[in-house]
Amino acid sequence: MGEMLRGELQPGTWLRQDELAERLGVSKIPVREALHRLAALGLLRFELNRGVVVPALSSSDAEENYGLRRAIEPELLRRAIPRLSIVDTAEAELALSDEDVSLTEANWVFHRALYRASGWVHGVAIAEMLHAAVAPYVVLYTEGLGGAADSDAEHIALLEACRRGEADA
Amino acid sequence: MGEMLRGELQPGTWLRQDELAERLGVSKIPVREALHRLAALGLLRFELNRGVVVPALSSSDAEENYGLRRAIEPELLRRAIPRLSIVDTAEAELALSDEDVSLTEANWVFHRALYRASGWVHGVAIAEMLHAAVAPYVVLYTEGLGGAADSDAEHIALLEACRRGEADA
DNA sequence: AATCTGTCTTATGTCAACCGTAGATCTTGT
DNA sequence: ACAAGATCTACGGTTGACATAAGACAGATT
Repeated sequence: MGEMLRGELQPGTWLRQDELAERLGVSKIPVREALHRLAALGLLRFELNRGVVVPALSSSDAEENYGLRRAIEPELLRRAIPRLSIVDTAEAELALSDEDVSLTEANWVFHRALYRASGWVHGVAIAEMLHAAVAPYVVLYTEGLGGAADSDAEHIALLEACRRGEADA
Repeated sequence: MGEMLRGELQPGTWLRQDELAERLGVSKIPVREALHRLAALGLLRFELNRGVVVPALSSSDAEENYGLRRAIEPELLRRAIPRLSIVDTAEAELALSDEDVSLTEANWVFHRALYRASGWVHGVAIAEMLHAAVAPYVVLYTEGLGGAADSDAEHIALLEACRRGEADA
């Protein structure tokens, strides 16, 4: 389940329910309930008598996803800035230096740490869901691009701006 | 289930699963799966070994809900306007004259008809979920206010503006 | 009388075994 | 080689059972 929220599953993958049940050491009923929760968020899709599949994103889906994030996340950040504590910024900074996770995941953890200060838990949840839906593709597109240093510099600059309380992102 | 999406359930109501199962003529497992889907959308809340409850909205929740809708819905409308067909506007207009539903529901059906033209199905779904979460309260606040005529006039004006293709809402 | 406690009741959360259905795959006859 | 039918596999759902935990209630205690 955490795998899905991290977007680690390839689109098109079929999830076999009893295999999941065995792997998690529970029966299939709680597994199906969890899958239904994820399906409600659009992260999975049930197909009748065929099972659960990780949906592939069409280009228009990707465009919509980006557009929605562009509508929501600036508002989260705008609300977060006047509420940012030292702990929040430290947490965000910590995410950047975490070597144990992929660059894209660190990127998301960084932004989420900032967004959380907005106090809008549902808004952060929606942003997380939108992020999870595109995460596999982001990995595909950014890997091998080697823009890690640039990205890092941008993030540091964003952090500094947040600390100064600036509201333009 | 339609009752919940229409926001007809009082906050604080406890849903007994076997009663729902009996009423719908199925066993409790598909009932629980449906409830989990709604819980994932924030429309219901599972409490361990206590069951499912319609969550009450705090004032900060309401503020967040409003803020999120304010971030998303203008974008939906903005994208919808250049894509509006005659059918879309007719459908929206029809919603206003429907006497069989409450004023607040007609209001939502009206807006949703416009939003759908944006082509952003997830965005409309998110807006619908946000609407459903506050629907019971909207009913409480607007009933007995008697602003039906004003509301209608506003809607007609919005429709006319959409038909002219204006993008300011 | 008020309160604390232990039991009883109720409903949830989960499990196990089972069956019908419908794709997917394999077999078979031509 | 190919199409039609048989078989396999996994899902979706049912029934029945049981452990767990919260609420209700009655009895004991101060």
